[in-house]
Amino acid sequence: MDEKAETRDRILEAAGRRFEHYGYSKTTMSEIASDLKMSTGNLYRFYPSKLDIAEAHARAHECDEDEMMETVVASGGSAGVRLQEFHRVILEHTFKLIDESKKIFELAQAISRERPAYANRRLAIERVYLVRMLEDGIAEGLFDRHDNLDELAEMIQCATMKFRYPQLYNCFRIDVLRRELEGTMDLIYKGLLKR
Amino acid sequence: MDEKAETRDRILEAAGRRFEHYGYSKTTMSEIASDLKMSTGNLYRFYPSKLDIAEAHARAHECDEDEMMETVVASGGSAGVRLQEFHRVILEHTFKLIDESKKIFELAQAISRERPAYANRRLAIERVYLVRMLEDGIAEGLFDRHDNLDELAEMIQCATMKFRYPQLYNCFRIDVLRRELEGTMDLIYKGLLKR
DNA sequence: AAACTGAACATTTTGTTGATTGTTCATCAT
DNA sequence: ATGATGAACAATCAACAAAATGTTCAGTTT
Repeated sequence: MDEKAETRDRILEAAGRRFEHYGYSKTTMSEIASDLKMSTGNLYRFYPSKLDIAEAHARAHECDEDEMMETVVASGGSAGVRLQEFHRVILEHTFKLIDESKKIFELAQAISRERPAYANRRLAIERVYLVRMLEDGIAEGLFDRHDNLDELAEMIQCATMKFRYPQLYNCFRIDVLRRELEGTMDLIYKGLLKR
Repeated sequence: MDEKAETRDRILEAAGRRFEHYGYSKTTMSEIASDLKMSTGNLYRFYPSKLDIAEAHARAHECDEDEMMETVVASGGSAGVRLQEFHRVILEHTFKLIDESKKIFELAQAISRERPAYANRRLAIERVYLVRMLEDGIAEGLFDRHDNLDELAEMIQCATMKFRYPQLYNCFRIDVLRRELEGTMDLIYKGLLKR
């Protein structure tokens, strides 16, 4: 049964190459199949749909983002500084993605449109990092105590939505977004402080 | 020259009826014209384009919203309470608009897409109210001083974007939004407090 | 001269057709 | 029996033509 897992990987690789080169909509199942010298029908023995391949592709790249977030969270310094840095890094990352590769952006759009549950799961994972920083901040006596940290993290996500999906507001000027994020994070930061 | 202003009003009325009944895209210039027993060409002596009629229509309804905001801002109570109420009222208002009339929603979408300057002006007006409440809060010794209140108001708007354009996140569940807004406003409120 | 018209023009939308593509399944090969 | 195929099917897309619509303007009316 390891055979099967290997084929799944090969499909993922071939599809990934196509996705990144030509975008989601411009890569066809038959192209992926012929790259691997197999039939289109056979693909469906490994993935239930094209969208599932895309989701698997995104999952495969999650670790990069996770690592990025982990780096900031685990870095030294006060929880307050890390919290700001965390959001700054995410903004720069997503903006860079959009800017340098319309193809990956299209992929991301397709997934979050057709698979909202996936996007929600990603937010939930991000919240784990947020909660860790909040805990640290409370431990160091910087932030106020709070009985539900995941909920608090959720509210921080609400307040920073604008910077998470810059596309939605068709504001593609990173310098404007940077300034706005800084101001918004200042506000949130003060709201978290112990008094 | 009062003749002209009167015709402009009649056009606005006729267009308004159509917009609200059939939506922006489904009302044609020739329909508006024939409602008023005039030619299409004549409309252009009063408004440079269809979109300008729509904008004028929106402007005519601005006073309702302004009044709504004014009511909250001028109501008694602490600036903090009014600030929360202010956002709650806006959320309920926009959500109601979307919910009860797809037609008006389409109009709003068309304007903010084709006339981003108009949407920005609206935000600027809203900020005037925000600044007033911030000033009040500072005066009563509740909020911390701040050297640029308009900028601060801008940041509050950034943090509450999600509740201003609920459509963008295709979250149409008002109860979820209510809860999220409450939490977000709590956070912002604490961030404004004097320490 | 000023107000207005409606045909003309250019752009957008709509409808239609054929090709493409995601998906399934009867069939074949191992 | 299991793995794989590729023709068949349905849904979607692309391209083109036709219709509708926003806008302009020469010409008519007042």
